[in-house]
Amino acid sequence: MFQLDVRSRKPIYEQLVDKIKEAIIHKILKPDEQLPSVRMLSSELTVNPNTIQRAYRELEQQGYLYSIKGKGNFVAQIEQMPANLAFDELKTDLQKLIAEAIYLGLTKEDLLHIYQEAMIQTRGEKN
Amino acid sequence: MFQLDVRSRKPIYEQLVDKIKEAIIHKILKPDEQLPSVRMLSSELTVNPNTIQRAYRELEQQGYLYSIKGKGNFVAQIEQMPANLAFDELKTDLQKLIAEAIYLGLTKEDLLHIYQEAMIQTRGEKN
Amino acid sequence: MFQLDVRSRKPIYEQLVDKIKEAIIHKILKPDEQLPSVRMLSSELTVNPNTIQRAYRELEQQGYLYSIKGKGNFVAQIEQMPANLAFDELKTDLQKLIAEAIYLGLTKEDLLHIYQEAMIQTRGEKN
Amino acid sequence: MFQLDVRSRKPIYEQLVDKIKEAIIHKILKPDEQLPSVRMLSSELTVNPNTIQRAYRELEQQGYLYSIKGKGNFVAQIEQMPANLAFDELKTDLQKLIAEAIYLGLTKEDLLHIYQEAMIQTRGEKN
DNA sequence: GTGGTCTAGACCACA
DNA sequence: GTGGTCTAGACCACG
Repeated sequence: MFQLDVRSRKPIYEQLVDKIKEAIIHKILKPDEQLPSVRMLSSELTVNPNTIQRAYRELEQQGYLYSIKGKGNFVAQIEQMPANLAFDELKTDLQKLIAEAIYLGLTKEDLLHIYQEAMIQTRGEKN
Repeated sequence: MFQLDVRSRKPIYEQLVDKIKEAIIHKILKPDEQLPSVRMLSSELTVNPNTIQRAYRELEQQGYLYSIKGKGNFVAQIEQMPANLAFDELKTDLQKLIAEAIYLGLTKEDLLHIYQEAMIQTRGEKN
Repeated sequence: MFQLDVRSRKPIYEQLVDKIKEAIIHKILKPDEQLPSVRMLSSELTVNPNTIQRAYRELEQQGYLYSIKGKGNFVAQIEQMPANLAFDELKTDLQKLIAEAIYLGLTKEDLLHIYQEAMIQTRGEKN
Repeated sequence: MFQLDVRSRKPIYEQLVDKIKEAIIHKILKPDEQLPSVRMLSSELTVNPNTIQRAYRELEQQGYLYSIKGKGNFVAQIEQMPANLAFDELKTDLQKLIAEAIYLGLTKEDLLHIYQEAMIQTRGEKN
């Protein structure tokens, strides 16, 4: 379900956070959909349950998931997101990255192209 | 010369890499300009020489600096940069970041605004 | 009758305890008034009867309810409440919370304002 | 240094969070003061290092601490606190608690008395 | 069966 | 020496 690289310098739990976040953003995972249980995903990815838990906890704090003891973890609604603090931070990161890309030759057309691609991805599947 | 935040959770060597990269991108440091010696910068920032060394090494690997034994470290020409491996990677990162931002409500206008800002920064000082 | 949030990280039985306690404090439920039976409330809230049972048990222990076998659960008189053990504990909690709020910038005026609001709530409806 | 109750229903890491927060609020721990290292506190309290870590991480996220890899954990400045979201939540909690206390007989004088005590505590030692 | 906490102990990254 | 990550495996709380 999620491809991990155990050899990467990036922590496993962080890779998992990114992958799940991506799935939510791309609407592969829909609001209120249940995620695999900690134990299931743990054995599927051959990763310790604690590590999965940590990823889920992280995503909960960032507002992408909500967790119910005894029931499972679920995708949060966007509107419930604490947003805004994270959003401003994101914009700063974006500006730095774009400045660097411009230095390396990125044109306005390149950027608009990337934007279009991103738009398509976040539109999700029809259903 | 470079402002470091010892309280940040980002490692000092990484902060330094970012700051120098930024200075190069913003054309505060020009191609072939010499950087301060490890010792100098070390005492100026009151940071362990190893940490400075590591930052320079990192920047050299990324192609932003070149070093001449016995002379020092210098800003690389853009053309000398290890082609577009880094650039392609950057574009992938950019797309991920933009997708996330769109999910959190970023509009096309926001993006173009950020682009304009970045353009101004990378234009460098007149001289 | 009682609004529960299944998405909350607070256990359902605990939410129920809080809601009922609140209704008693705000005098929406009056002393000696009968509460809905476990079965009724269970089906109304679509919640496991065990969960309701547990909430009632908890409230009985805290002295907010009394239960008569074969008849049901009833709101206790304040005077019947297990004296001031709970009250002293509450005052300790209150002091901790207020100290934290002061640290974060709470003023005396803020506190008095909050007190006024709480007074209005506990006055109950006229009837 | 910090008194824990391993038999309590409240998780150890949470108890520790509360105790440390209290120490910071009461200015027993001053801004930029270093906290005991994870290992030290771990052996002192005979609690697993992971548990201590978790408490420190929690406090960092809440803005009470900052952590530097290779150096240690330190008390944050109040001004750097993300505040406000937490503060509003705190006020809601406070109102609920005060309403309950009023129901159990709390008077305005009681409250002002508690406020005075809290003020004294948060003033810290003179130095 | 689900998430949450905890221990014991290993290994890595940073300064 | 410091924090950070991870594993293996146990036990508890919730519904």
